[in-house]
Amino acid sequence: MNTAPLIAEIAGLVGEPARASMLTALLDGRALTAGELAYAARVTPPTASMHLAKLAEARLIAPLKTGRHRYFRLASPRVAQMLEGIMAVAIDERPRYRPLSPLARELRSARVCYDHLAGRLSVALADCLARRGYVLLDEEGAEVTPNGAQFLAGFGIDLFTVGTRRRRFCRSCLDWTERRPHIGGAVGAALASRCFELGWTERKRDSRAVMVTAAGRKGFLETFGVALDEPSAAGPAQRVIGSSAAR
Amino acid sequence: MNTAPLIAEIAGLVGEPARASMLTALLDGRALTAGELAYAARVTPPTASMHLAKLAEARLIAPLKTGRHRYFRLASPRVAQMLEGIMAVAIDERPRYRPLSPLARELRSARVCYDHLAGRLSVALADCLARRGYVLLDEEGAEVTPNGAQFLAGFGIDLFTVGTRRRRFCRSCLDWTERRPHIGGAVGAALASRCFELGWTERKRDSRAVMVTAAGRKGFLETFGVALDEPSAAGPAQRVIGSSAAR
DNA sequence: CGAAAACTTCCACCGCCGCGGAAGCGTTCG
DNA sequence: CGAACGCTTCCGCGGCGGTGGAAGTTTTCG
Repeated sequence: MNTAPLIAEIAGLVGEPARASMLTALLDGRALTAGELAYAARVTPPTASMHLAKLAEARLIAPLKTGRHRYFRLASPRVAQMLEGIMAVAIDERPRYRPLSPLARELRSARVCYDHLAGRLSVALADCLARRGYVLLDEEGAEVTPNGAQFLAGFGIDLFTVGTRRRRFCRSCLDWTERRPHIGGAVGAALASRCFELGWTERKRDSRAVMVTAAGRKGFLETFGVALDEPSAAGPAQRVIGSSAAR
Repeated sequence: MNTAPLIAEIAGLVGEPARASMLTALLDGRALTAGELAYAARVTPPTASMHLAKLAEARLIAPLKTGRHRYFRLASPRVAQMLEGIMAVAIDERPRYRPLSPLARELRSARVCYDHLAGRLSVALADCLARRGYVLLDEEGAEVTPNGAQFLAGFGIDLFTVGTRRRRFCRSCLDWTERRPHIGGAVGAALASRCFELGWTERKRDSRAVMVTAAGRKGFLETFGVALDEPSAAGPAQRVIGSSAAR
């Protein structure tokens, strides 16, 4: 009945730097060992163990014991969405980030957000789909149009197998670097999955960053009209996204 | 670049029982005075003042000074959505509430959630709209169909004035008592607003609870086919929602 | 103009919790 | 079978921060 203690309990768990670091590290959807999470949070194994026990107790993360390792992953997409929601508030009305570290550039360019793509790449894809009338998108929600369903089918995504009960739904997810909505939910997850399947994108080790392969650069341009500048030399492209577009 | 500290800062602010109580008290969208919030959080004015200063500093709440009172309201709908998201995680995989206090019954029956309706009433409305094909609804999102837009226009809601840029979007909001999605976002806000305008619902003083008037009981039945049992005697209705439907 | 009300600032108290070292337990190797 | 590894439990330390009392500031009312 009284909801405040429930909210305080969850938020209190997240509101601790070490635990927040662990949850953030798990935001890419992968399962990490207790040791890796301890390293990510910059604490010793005993401290990490205590934090992990608390997070697991509250069902924010799910343990997965394998041999002498203990893996942890986010308990559910809902937890990832909650973290997104907190992040959306955190970046609201806040001065823009001034420095751009090399690692931050990578993350800003393309990364994974639990199960879907985020960063410039994802926003560009969302823009393309919206421009062509394949999805309707704003900060409140997103919807795949009939034309969009056909287009996605051609790309290898069957919307009827994505959502078990309903079709056509995707979730609008506020990108915390671009501050603009992109496509999440089941459709976003399927889109990301298909990109990895096609070899267009590859996960970077121990990071949420995503690298676009040469095939991906070609594919994103031909299929979505999205041009990404290469790290070395940026060719003359129609719509260049990347570090050179930063202001 | 490193997002964990940002998340931890916001979550840490929310993760304090007194502050969580204040934010929860503001979840009905109204502005409350510092004294009222102190009472809601069960702390003395000095303590409340400190908490409010921190929440305002982080832009979670917005101060509104009027005479010798200082009013506070949630800074933005985004904050309300964040709290919803935390609540959705908090009630996830948790044993059902066993006791049902009289006040909890009222809240469960009908209440406001920032700017839209929540509780049994809202879920029943959402069910009606979904059953008639006026909206498509699941946990990821919601969409108003053309038929739905026409129906809502007849009810006095012009979707083109609701959303400034886009139309047809509403947000799916997980109800924390019913554990089912209902209609939020701009459409949900307009729906709630129209119910109050018609005199179908009335806010209870100093509570998020909403009372359905006699006119409302008639209107909800005729327009939406939703029958609400009266507090005193429940008549034979087609679809009874309320305490008697609890199991 | 003086008193009351609403809120804030200052201050000292203290309890909670994050922390790491040491030791214990289970697993996986050579 | 013993040693190394990964993780947990136990323990005492230390500090951050929530707390209310007292006093100060601003506004309203008689």
